[in-house]
Amino acid sequence: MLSLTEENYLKAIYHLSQDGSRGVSTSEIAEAMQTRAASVTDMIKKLSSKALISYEKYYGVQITRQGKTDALNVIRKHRLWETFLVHKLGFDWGDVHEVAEQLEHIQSPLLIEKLDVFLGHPSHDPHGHPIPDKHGKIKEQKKQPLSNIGKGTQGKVCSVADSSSSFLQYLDRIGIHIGSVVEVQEKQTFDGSLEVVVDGKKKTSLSREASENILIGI
Amino acid sequence: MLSLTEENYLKAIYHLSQDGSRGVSTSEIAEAMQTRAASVTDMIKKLSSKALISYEKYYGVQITRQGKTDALNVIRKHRLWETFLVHKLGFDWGDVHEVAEQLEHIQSPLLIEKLDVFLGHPSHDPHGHPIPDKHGKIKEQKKQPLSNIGKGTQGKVCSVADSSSSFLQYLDRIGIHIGSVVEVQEKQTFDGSLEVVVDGKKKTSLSREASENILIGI
DNA sequence: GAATTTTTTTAGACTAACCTAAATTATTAC
DNA sequence: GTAATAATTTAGGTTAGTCTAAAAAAATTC
Repeated sequence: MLSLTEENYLKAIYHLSQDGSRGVSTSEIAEAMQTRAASVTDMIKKLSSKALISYEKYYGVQITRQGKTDALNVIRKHRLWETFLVHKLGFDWGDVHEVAEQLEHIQSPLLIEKLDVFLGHPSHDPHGHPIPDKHGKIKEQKKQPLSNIGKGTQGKVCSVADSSSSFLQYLDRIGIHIGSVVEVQEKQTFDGSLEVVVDGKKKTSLSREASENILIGI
Repeated sequence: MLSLTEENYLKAIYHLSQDGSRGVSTSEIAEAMQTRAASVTDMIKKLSSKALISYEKYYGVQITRQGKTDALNVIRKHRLWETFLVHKLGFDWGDVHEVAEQLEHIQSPLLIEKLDVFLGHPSHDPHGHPIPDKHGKIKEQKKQPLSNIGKGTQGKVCSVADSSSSFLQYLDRIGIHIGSVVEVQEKQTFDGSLEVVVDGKKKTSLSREASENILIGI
């Protein structure tokens, strides 16, 4: 069985190997885990000896099939707990991440089975992220950042690329949530900021950075 | 903040200081924690330096006011989670202990607040044990073991003194649960076993040991 | 392509929580 | 009250996960 720390490293490596098809570097992992490169090297050796990643000195790591399965199991738990916190306990979507970071490490397959049933087998968490099924299968939805869509077009918000509470609270304030219909009215060339209309009512301007983190279903 | 291990020691010391008003000995704690006396001595020093217990070398420990508060907070979380597992997720009452042992260490006062509301501020867990409120106050119910009540009398089961899955599954099989009305028909002098009628229907015999672990409200 | 900079690894040390074995203190037996 | 026994503490060691500083390798610059 994996330790809490091993699970966290594996999850980070999984996420990092999603964006960028190259091997994941020691320093990337150190950055993601808020730790030192030397500590990462130690853990890399450990996960490598357990065949969860493959590793060639000085050339970064690749996650193995088994590593991916284990990482997806942790991600499944994380997202099911986030769904529970928002839909059953009434948490705000910006306040669930840290608590779910703890809950995801509870070891009880029966608990997760029953939680999944209790929630009605949700396919996505409150941030629009897909929840892997118990075999690690993901229903991946096609999506693109709001920053990509053209002036005059509209789309439905289906996910966010940043789950930080500050970003999500900002979205709350401007009335954007999963399912909102957003129409791009203006696009500034010099800074990439947008003028958008949310749900046919509220007009707001969005920075390029914000619009890159709002994902539109295709 | 307390570590997971510190919380577990503190909880064990709290429980041990409930039965028996004497100080709690190193070996009692070692037995309860399934560890060695030398390890207990180490932890005693640590908890003592944090003023959660008071400790005189070779003479056992006493829990302090702060220690009691912290222990009761862990116990509150444990019992709220057990209630959640049984009443919301449909767990059997015998299957919740180990999972709750993990869940009780999640650090989030907001989560416990919201869980308490979601469950409707329950006063007792599925084993009939009182749930301390957020200030550590307990509604202690008067109760006595079934083994104490006289022949011909009856009483209502309000709690169990043993929460092991084997005992609880046994109670399930013989139809005894919290709220059952049990009437003592016979009492064997030589081994203390009882003949009882459960809810006016089922007649069963109970060993002395079993009857000592079934608690009747007064 | 040699020199510098950056990244990664190694070496050695720290802490929390545990262990065994030995020493110490308390308790019990006579 | 002394001797034997039992409980407790101390001493010293282990493991997981972390760190800093130094060494080694790779990447970049000119």
